[in-house]
Formats: sequence, structure tokens, C-alpha cells
Amino acid sequence: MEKYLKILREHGIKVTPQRLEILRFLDTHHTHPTADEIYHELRKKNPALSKTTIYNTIQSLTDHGLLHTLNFRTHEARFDSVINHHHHLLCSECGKVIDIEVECPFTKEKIAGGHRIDEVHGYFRGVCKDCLGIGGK
Amino acid sequence: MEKYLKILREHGIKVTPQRLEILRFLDTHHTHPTADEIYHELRKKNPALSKTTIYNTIQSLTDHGLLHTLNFRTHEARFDSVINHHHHLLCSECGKVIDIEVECPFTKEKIAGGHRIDEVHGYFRGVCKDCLGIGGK
DNA sequence: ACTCCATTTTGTAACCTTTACAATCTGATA
DNA sequence: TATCAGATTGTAAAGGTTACAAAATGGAGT
Repeated sequence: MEKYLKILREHGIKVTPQRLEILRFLDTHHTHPTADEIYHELRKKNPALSKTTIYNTIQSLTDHGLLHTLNFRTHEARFDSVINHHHHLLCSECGKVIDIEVECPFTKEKIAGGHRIDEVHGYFRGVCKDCLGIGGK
Repeated sequence: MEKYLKILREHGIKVTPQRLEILRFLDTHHTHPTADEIYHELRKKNPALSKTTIYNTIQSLTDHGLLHTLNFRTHEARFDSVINHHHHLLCSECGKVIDIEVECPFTKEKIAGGHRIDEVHGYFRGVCKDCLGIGGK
């Protein structure tokens, strides 16, 4: 509680119970949830929660650099509160999104082909370690 | 004309005027268009064209490995018929999507962190060369 | 603690891209 | 040329996100 309250205050975001819960959920569940998943999970404890609040808070956290959006599929945004740089793997077997800590040369380059690079997003598709271990080879 | 007819036949895709036009458009416009952009452009010459045909053809070309989908923003798929590997830059000034030919280490690795990598997608956000030249520094 | 006000939350409806579906049409083969 | 599986079309539905207005609430100042 204290931790998330501090984060919001440090970024000049007005503190509300909804924002605290959303921030806590994102920080304790690194599953790259969709807005809908966050909504349904938090609604268990707060049935009055509105989906608009989810989106508003996501926007607010994003504006303050506390949240990244992952667009794997066209209709489905996923959110990631781990803001240090890493790539992501979408497992085609289990559908999970998995963090991959990598040495990517582009995170250090600021220019590529004459263009200025501000953000680097690496998305992989494949099969995760767990799914490889169970059925595959 | 001959070129696109040949491509379709080689991939066992039934040849129709709509598919030929869509394939030609994608091959001659490397602007990473949305489905809507393809639709409105081709409708100028064929007012009877249906948007469903655009999506059906996109699906068909994708299934045969002739087309890649780019998901920069939620709700906005862009399509790329250049299937050799390259990364993309979304310019935050002009909004254009620009191809970046890069030496990416992950295109050669098949395993990362124990996970199997099948596809690599590199998305950058930044400011393109042209926009840097005009206003920026 | 109380008041006030800007901000936030809520609920509903609108928005937009994509998909589903059924009827019509058409390309390729015989 | 006849046939039929597959393609195209138009409409409607689906699904995630956004817009909006009314009600509520957090935080500063008293």
C-alpha cells in the first residue's frame, strides 16, 4: 500500500483507491494482462469498478512513463508495468507473453539509418520453454 | 500483370481481378497501408469492391507467407508485402512507417532464454530522417 | 473537521476495425 | 458451354476502446 501510494505521489498523480489497486495489480502480476483481465480481476473486490476507470488509469500511468503497451494482436492491447528494457515472446502454444531479457544492440544506439530511435520494441513469436518441455522436443 | 498472376498461381491461390489488384497495390506501395487505405484506393477503379474482399485477400496472402501484419497501435493493422526480414520505425512526427534494414542478432538465433524463436519483430518509435532534417536537429 | 472545487469515477452510448454470414457471382475444369 | 467449388459482395454483428455527462470524491485551505 505504502509503496504504490508513494509512486503515485512522486509522479504527481492524484491518489485514489482505484488507481492504487490497478497499480498494485500490475506490479504483482507480470502476466501482461489486457484491460479486460485487469477489470474482471479487480471487480471481484470492488464490484462498482468501471472499465472506463481502467482505461483512464492506464492512460495516466502511461503518460507518466509507468506503463508500456504491447500490441501483439490488432484488437488486443496488453500492459506491462516493468519499464526496464526487455523483449517479449508470445507463445503460440499457451498464449502467454513472456519477458525475455536480452542484449539488444538497438537499445544503446540512438540513430539507425539516419532516423532517431526513441523506443525499441522487440516482439518474438515462438514456443516458450515450458511448452517445449512438456510436449515438444 | 503477368508478375502478380504468376505469384498467385505459384502459391495455389485462385486468380481473381480483385486479388491481382490488391497484390499489385501492396507490391507497388511500400507504405504499410491499413486495410481501409487499400480499400479506398482500389475503390477508385473498382467501385464495387467490398471491404470483406480486402480482408479475405489479406488473410489468404498471409496464410501463404506473402504478407506480414504490423501492429503499432491497437485497432490499426498495417500490412507489408516485403517479406525479407527488416525492422520498422514509426515516426512520431509524420506518422509514416519506415523500413529499417538492420543486422539483428535474433534473426539468426533460434533459441533465447530456453524459448524457441520462430519470428522476430522489431518496432522502433522515433523521428525519421526526413522529419529530423526539416525541423529538428 | 469542514467547505469547496477541480479532478476522478461511473455508466451508457458511440466509435472503429475486423469478422461472420448468406446470397450472388465467377474462375477453372471437364 | 455446363458445372460447381470457391470468391465476392453487402449487411450485420462482434469486440476492444473512447467520448461524454452526471455523480462522487480527494486534497488544499480555512
